[in-house]
Amino acid sequence: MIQRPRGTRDFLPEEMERRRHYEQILRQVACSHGFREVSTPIFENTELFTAKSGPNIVEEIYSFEDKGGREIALRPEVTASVIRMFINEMTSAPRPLKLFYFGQCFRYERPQSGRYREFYQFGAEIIGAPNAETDAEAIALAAAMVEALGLREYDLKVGHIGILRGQLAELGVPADAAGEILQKLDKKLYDEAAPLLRSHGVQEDGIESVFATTQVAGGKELLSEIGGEPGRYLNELFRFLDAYGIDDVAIDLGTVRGLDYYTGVVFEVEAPCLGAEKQVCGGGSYTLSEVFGGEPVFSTGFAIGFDRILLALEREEHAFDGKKLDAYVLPTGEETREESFRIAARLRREGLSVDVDLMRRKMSKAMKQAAATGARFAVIVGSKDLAEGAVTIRDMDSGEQSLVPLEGLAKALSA
RNA sequence: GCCGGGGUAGGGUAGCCUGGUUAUCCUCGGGGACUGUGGAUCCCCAGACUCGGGUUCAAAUCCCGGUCCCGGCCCCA
Repeated sequence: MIQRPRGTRDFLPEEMERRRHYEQILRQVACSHGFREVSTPIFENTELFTAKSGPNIVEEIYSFEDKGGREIALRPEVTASVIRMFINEMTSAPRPLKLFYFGQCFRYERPQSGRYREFYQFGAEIIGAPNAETDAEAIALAAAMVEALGLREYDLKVGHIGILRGQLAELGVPADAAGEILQKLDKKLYDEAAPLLRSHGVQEDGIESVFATTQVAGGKELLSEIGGEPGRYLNELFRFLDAYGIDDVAIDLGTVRGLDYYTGVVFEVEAPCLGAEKQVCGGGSYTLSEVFGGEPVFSTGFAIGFDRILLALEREEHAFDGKKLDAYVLPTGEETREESFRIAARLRREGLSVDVDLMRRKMSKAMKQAAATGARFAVIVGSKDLAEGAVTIRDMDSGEQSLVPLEGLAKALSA
C-alpha cells in the first residue's frame, strides 16, 4: 500500500463538504468588504521567497530544481506571490487594490496538532493606501471573518512594530541586526536578547526601556501612553476600528511576528482552545514591493490558517449538516429500471440533486440505500403507477407516501 | 532536528505485561431470508497483526531499526 506523504491529508466527502461550507463563508465576507479573489501559482521561483525572508527560511521550503534547471519552490505563503503579481501586471490598477486568495501552502516542518506540511491559507491584501484606514479595513475584515465563521472564543491583538524598530534604531542598533533581536523579544526571551543588545553598545537603561515596551499589553486605555508617530497612528487606527464596531481589541506592543518585512501595524488572532498552535490569523503592514523590484508601495495584509481555525471550530463543537440529496430514484423491478433513469435524468436537468440505484438491488435493499444516502424523498418507479403516468414518492422522514404524476414530480420533490 | 506515547479488517476494539489451536467483539461493506417499500431481526460472505531485521522449536506478543500518527520542544513567513 502506498502511503500519503507525511504531513498531508485526504479529505473525505463529509469533511470536504464542511471545508467548502466554511470556505464559502470566508469568500462571501471578503466580497462583502469589496475584496476580489485572485489565484497565483502554487509553485514559484525559489528566489521570490528567499529575497526578503532570509536563508533560515529556506530550510523549511519545499524547493527543487526542475527539468530545465530552474530553482522552483512550492509556495510557503501567498503574500509574496500577490505582491509579485501586483508588480508584474497590476501596477496601474486603480488603488487601493483589495485582493483575497484561498489555497494551499507548503512548509517542510514537523507536523503536529493544527500543523501540516500541506495546509490551507485564506488571506487578503490591501495594496496602495498608506494610512490607518487601510490597517483598520484589514483588521475589520479579519474580525468579520472570524465572527462569520462563528468562533466563540478568540483574542485579537494589535501592535506596532515601528515602535520597537524605532527604539532600537535610536539606541544605535543597525537595521539588519534588529530582526534577530525582535525575534527574541517576540518570545520574551530577555536573557537572550540582552547580550545581543549589549553587543551593539546599548546601555542597561536602554535595554530596560526596550523590554518595557514589549510588556505594554492591555486594553485601549494604553493608547494614551504610547507616544510618537506610532502612538498617533495607533490612536487613529483604534478610532476607525471603533467606528467599524470592533471594540474587543487588545493592545500588545510585544507582538512582533516572525517575518521581518513587517514595518508598521501588526495583528494576530488567537484561539486559546488550540494550545501550542493557537494562532489562527496573523498579519500587518509592510512594504514588500520594492524588494521584488517594484516601487515602494504600502500594503497591509493577513492570512488565516484555515485548517487551524476549522480545528478551533471543531473544538467548540459547532454543528455542521451537509447538504442532502433531494431524491433517490429506485425501480421496483428490472422492467422499470430504464424508466427510473429517465426520471432521474429529468429531475437532474430540472436542478434537483438526485441519485439512482446502480447496483441492481432488490427494492427493499434499494430503499435501505436511499435511507443511507439521506435523501429527502424516495421516488418509487413501478409499472402499475407508470401505467397512470405517475410514480410514488415517499417522504423518508415521515414515511408518508403519495402518488404524483410525472409532470408535477420536480415540484412535489422541491416542496 | 530533539523528547515522549502510539500503530491489530474501512472505522472502533480484545489479545501483548506472562510467546504456543482457526486472532476477539462491535460497526461498516456485499448477498440472502423478503417476487412493490428503508433505518428491526436472523443467516452467509468479504476484510487486519505498520514495514524490515533479530531472538526463539515457535513472535501480534520480546529486542533493534525504519515509517506514519498523536502530544510537546525548536521553528512557525
